[in-house]
Amino acid sequence: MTKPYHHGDLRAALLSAAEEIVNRDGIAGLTLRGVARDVGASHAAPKNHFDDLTGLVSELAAVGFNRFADRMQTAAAAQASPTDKLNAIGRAYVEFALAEPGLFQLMFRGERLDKTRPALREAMERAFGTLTGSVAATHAGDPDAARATRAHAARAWSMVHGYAILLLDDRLNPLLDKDAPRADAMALLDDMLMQG
Amino acid sequence: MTKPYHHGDLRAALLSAAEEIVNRDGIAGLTLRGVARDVGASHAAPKNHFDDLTGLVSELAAVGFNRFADRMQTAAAAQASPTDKLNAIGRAYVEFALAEPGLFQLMFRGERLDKTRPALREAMERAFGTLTGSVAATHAGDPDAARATRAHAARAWSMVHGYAILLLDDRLNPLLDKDAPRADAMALLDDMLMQG
DNA sequence: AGCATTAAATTGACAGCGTCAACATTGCAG
DNA sequence: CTGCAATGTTGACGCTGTCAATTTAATGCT
Repeated sequence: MTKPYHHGDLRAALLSAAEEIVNRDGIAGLTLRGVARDVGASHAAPKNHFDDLTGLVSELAAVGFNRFADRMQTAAAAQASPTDKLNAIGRAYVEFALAEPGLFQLMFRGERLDKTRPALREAMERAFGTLTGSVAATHAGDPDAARATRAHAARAWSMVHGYAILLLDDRLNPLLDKDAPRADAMALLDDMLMQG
Repeated sequence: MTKPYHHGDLRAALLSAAEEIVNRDGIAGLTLRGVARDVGASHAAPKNHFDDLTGLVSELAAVGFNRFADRMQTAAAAQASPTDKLNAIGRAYVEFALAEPGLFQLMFRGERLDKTRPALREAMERAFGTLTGSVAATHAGDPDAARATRAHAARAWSMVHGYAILLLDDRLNPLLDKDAPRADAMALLDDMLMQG
């Protein structure tokens, strides 16, 4: 793969640098100029590949959602029953958030996301479709399946998402082992999935 | 109520203006200079009352969490059984988020919050204590109450919080009535609470 | 091959932002 | 009445996103 331009595949380099920054310094530390600096380009270089900051953030979110969907699908594939698949997806959801906290928060920071971008829209549909599809599979042949599935999907999704968000923001510490909150978090998640 | 200084009760005016801005323009639209402008003060005036942007945001979040706790407690007081109280708290949680979206999101935007500020810490404890206390009340006399309560609290909290967040970010639209998503949202929440 | 066109990247500028230091004004305590 | 502390203002600094103008490289056409 030769360099298609005199600097290299700048677009990929920018996305990669942005991901590193956001997972290291958080969303507040992610700036167009900083990303450009990290790859050795001029401050306005990103403009050619992403129009503006919203563009960069949205494309990075698309990368994140695709990886997110991959993780959930892989986790589900390792299980046999629909219920086990769904629980595995829930665990993968939280594990992804803990593994890539900056990226995860960026993916759900609506204000800087342009959801009409095809790459982002498709990646989101893939990720959320994986989750809602798995919920629907647990209701096969259920009477009043439509209504029950809708509520079940909203419940499962809201639960794992809220848990991930609250966890990343250190809001659940009162409920967790003071000495090893992060390690305890997955044990608590298992208890939660067991109950409901 | 005379003006205690030559401009008035600037601290309260700034907080009030900040709340209006954040609910109108979202978090991105909330700036120190903009708030100062809205109350007719110089751009550095907020420095005297809140040290910096983190200070202003944290104090505003404290106001929000106190109001949040009030709403949940009022809702719970109108119900008789522990289970009804808990469900009422869940509804109040989501209703608050929908009624004051900017403020709600600001309250959970960890990066600009100084949780060591006494006002914020106390307000958060009050709000979350209301919720977890209500969960504990539904487990009175339960065998293995401690473990069950912990998981139940995390589950209830995560669910309503995730639902509120996903709702505010228009992420649940695929599950909601296309013509009136916000109106349908509370109906779906009731279905969710019924199931769980 | 040589030339024109397009894509990619740079430079310089602008306004808005948070923050700090220096200064001015007001209220209050002694 | 006088000095001090609290409260506000002004001006500056570096950072940011964004835009316009310009330069450089790659590609396509004849």
